Amino acid sequence: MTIRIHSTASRGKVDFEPLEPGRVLFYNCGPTVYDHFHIGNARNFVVMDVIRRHLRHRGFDVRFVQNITDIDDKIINRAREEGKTPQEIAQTYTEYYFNRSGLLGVEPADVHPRATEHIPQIIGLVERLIERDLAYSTPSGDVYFRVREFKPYGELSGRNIDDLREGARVDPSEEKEDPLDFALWKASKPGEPQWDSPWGPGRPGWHIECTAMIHTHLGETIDIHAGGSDLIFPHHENERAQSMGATGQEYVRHWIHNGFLNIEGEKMSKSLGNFRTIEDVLAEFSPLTVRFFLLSAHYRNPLDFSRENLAAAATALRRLTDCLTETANTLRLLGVEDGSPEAEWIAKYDEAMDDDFNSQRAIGVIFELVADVNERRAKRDPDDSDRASLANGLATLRTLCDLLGLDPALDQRGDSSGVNPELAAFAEEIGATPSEQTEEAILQSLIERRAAARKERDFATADAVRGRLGEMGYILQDTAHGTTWKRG
RNA sequence: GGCGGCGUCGCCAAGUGGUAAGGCAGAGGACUGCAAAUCCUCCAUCGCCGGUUCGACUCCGGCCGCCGCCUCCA
Repeated sequence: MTIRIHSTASRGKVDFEPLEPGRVLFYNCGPTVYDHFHIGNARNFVVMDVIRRHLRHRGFDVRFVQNITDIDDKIINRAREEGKTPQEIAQTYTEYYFNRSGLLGVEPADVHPRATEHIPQIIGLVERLIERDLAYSTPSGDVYFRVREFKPYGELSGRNIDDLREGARVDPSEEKEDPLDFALWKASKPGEPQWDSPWGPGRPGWHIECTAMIHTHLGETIDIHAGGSDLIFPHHENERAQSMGATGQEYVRHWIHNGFLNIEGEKMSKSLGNFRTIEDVLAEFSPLTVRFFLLSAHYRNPLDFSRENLAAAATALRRLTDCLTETANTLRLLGVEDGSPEAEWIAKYDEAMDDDFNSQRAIGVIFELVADVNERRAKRDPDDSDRASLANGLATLRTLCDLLGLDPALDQRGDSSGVNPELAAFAEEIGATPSEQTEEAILQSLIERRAAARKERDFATADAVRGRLGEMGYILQDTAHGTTWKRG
């Protein structure tokens, strides 16, 4: 029953034990809002959303925080390029983030703190580190963390200081005591955003904001800290050094990092220029398909993005959504009321997800259930027990999809607005008499009109109904219990 | 150079000391006025070479290939 979780620091699975039983303090490194996020970023958002959902499903009171980095070199540069202020850039892409992640079914976090709203806390943290001699300011107003003074440095990412020193790059303009030291506070250059500080006007370094926001919104020791694998070093290693240096306490009990989304076998990244924004991908594939695809590999493994892989995901997903809608249709035709989820299937799902959030295995369970439900539905002369079983199967399937956030409604936004005039016209033309002018009613009348035609062996009319509806994007299906429709 | 990961059916992808989930694609059959869906059946011995073991895809060693981090990056 315990959840096993792979911890980056120990490089193995351990039992998940939150600091306070029943409660989870969970932080995910969120977006830097300077551009459209790419499909690789989306993987992190979706995967962590699913982990959060599973922990909640397993009874934990989860407090989930995901920051918005709204001050940073990239934002400043972007603003300069576009002749806007950094605030405007941050505002634009923050809205973009919420909008697009919402399309993918990512629930908003409990708190989305912004770096710029935590300057006092950041300054306080830096002061604490200076008091402890773990940080120092320079004549030009920068403040650096003294890496060599923090003995556990490197434990998270599995490297040692001496190895690092050889590879460390030194920017001649920096006044570091040691090349490994990293910036906690940067003196601002003319024209850049700045805040007053004991060291002069400046802005926070990258790593410090996360630590300050975690301390503010979750506490000095948290249960889970997540991010992409590329954040392990130096970002998370540095965060750990800052926090433990300042508090003397453990910072994070379980570090988790998702693998990369690759494109043609190589990491997708802004710097390589081979990235696909979520915008590009959603132009070709539905939100649900994208979400399903992103969950189709274990979160720590690489996942290769390609049109073929997305297309295969779309086909697979269709099998699932067809089962959902067609089973619902069958139950409606049979007049069976809703069932309730089956514990044994939920348990199989839990077993998969409890094992380090293995969404691929969970999806495997879902497809086994799909086959099972299809088999139940294929039964020719269902008795009461068969009907109840089918209803329960559907309820179970819906529950499992919901746990992964695979909500068919993600693909139906806007579909309900208005009735296709062509559809109404066709109904009138062929003599169907809808009870009201809704899509549902018109289709129902057409199905009845067609049934009448079939009864008279007027297959020309019957096929015309199927044919025209097909052109309009509806598929009619004749089942043992009547005719149903679905979108093509 | 240092550190780490990966290599499973045509493709994607789980798993792991006792003879390999699931999806896509494919083959055959059933159902069917048409169509779609669905059902049934079939479809891998796990990069290579050694070793440990009653038994390895799973553990150990070597080799080959691919990828990541070490610099902003999910």
